[in-house]
Amino acid sequence: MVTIADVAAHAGVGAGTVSRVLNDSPRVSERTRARVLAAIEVLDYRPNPLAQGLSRGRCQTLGVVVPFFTHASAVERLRGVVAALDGSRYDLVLFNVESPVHRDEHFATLTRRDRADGLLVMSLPPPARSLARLVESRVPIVLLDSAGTGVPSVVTDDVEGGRLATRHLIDLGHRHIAFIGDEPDNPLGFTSSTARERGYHETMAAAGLVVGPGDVRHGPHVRNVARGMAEDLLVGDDRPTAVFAASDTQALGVLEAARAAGLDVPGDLSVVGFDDIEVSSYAGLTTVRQPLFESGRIATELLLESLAAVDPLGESELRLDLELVVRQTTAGPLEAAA
Amino acid sequence: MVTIADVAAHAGVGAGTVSRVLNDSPRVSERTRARVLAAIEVLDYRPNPLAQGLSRGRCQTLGVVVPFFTHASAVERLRGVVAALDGSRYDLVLFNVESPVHRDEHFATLTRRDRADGLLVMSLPPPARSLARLVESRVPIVLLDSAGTGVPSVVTDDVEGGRLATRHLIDLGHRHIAFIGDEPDNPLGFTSSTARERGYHETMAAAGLVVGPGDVRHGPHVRNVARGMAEDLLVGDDRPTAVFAASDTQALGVLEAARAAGLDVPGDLSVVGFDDIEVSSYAGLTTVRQPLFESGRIATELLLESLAAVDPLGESELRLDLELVVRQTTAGPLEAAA
DNA sequence: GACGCGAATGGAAGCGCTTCCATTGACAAG
DNA sequence: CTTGTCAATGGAAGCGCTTCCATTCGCGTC
Repeated sequence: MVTIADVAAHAGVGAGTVSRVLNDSPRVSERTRARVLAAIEVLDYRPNPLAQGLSRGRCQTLGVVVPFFTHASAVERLRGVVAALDGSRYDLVLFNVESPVHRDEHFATLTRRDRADGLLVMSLPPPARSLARLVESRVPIVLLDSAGTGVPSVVTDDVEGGRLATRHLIDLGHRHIAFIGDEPDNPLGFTSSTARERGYHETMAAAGLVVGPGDVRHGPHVRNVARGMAEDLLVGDDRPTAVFAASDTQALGVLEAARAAGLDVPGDLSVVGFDDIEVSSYAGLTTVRQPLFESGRIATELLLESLAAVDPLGESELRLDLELVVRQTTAGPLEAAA
Repeated sequence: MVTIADVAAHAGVGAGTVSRVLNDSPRVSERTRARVLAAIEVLDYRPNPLAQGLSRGRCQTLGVVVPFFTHASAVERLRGVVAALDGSRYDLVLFNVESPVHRDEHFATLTRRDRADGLLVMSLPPPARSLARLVESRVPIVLLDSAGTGVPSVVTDDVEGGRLATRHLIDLGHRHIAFIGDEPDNPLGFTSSTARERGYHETMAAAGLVVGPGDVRHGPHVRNVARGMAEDLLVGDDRPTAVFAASDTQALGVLEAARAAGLDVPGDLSVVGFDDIEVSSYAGLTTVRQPLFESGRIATELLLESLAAVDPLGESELRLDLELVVRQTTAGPLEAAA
């Protein structure tokens, strides 16, 4: 293994000078720089990142804490992260979270610059204590799709999204609109589904519409579960004429249930999702689009900025726009009169 | 920042002893061990991974080289990787590859244990020279979904998969069967599409069926592109009655094209995909299933094994089974006689 | 011609850990 | 009582880099 000493010897200079060349220090003469670069070339030398990290107290690594692939949207966001990181000198380390234990473990170790120089936390509200420790440790951090005190975050207005979806259905003439989403008190504390549900309730109330006791269903964020809930929802004569699902994944489950029940979409049932993940356009799903890829890119750029600054960025909130994308799963309810 | 020296001082022992406790060395008395553990607890000490890595010459990190999310299947495989890594002490670093330059850069730096202790290369045949250097450098490496000399690999028989799909269509009575897949000479050298195509050609020939000049289309691995190619393919009276797409992503594009052309699936057109990605069950797509998640898990376990061994594992090939999953996009062609 | 200044550079210290080697002390054997 | 052995332990060296400090050297200035 070629070390900096080998390069120094080969170039006839000191190790310090090689280091200066490596780090683009101006305090090296052109002649010397050229000689060192030549030696590096000849020996095919590459600095040991661990040694650099230990010495500098940084490790050229960005940690991404993500409830991995549980939501299809996370993948799309990750693509944005990767895109933003491309060309930077940072490696990307993935910290998968599937349980609170997982999460707390990671947050506990990640308070140190030797593990990651910066942290991107995706869709996961850090517990207050963890967050406080992270802020105190001065590791730059950006929250994506969740909010927290003292740190920058990139979010969308989920409540407003819920309103958009619900209003769309009401405008089409629906009166009996159901909601399918995540458990409000899920172990990892995801809040977006609940916020979207709030928008739904608000809008229903504002329109003077009743949300019956069976009209709201909660379950784990999985297509099959949503399908089961929808099948249950769609039996009987007083079944809803429209369903707002808190995510496209769940909306697809609703579509499956409708298909299984022999209901025509959008003839017998309208369905609105949320996110606009990749398959939604294939499924022709009407949905509330949030810029997933963009959000990953923007959050990462924010993090890189924070990394370059002397102090970590303070609290701020960047709110990305939502947009209703009308496709083929929504239409007016069949007129009983007709 | 708490260091090993702080712990040693607090416990009234030497740094070496603390290190021995950390690394579960048997050469520490129970009493001392207890005292050290107590000090660690009190001070909330966590070893600096960079320092450990530098000292040990390993970095507790696994590199995954992956053409990132270009194929939906890569995500599914990654899930398997993450699952296998969960509970191990290894971090996962993602090396995204989107161009040959990318790829060669990564392979060049990854020949060293200080960057990653082991390497999982996904769906990407390493250039012979890169691979030779990697083998020589003795960094444990496992190829997933590609093969190479001197290293273990986890693969499926893509040719056989192509045969399975094609035979299924022939058995249903189809005579005019088209193929849609990737460019044979794509920049990153992906071979699976081409292998699947070979199985298609073989089976067609064996059945005495003709593959017309316009019956095979190639294009980038993107749904919209596949859709465009399929739209082109499906005009005219002599259009095929069935299409075998080299991946589910492309098969979905074919389904879209059929829908746009007003063709009933499977009435007017049968479609078979490959992979069985998550959405395929939603789409009711008949496909050749390969165990994506499993493949990621198995390859990772193999890599962990290689890491634990004294020498990296030599050449071997683990072939995973394929399975035809018949759903709703295939049926016999409409009888002209009927 | 002596002096001062700044640019260029060599080299040592230090980052936090592991590991090897030397030391200590307890205990068994003679 | 002496010697040898072995377990337990302290501490220094070393991993490969960065950075600070001291040194050297060239050159302009008075």
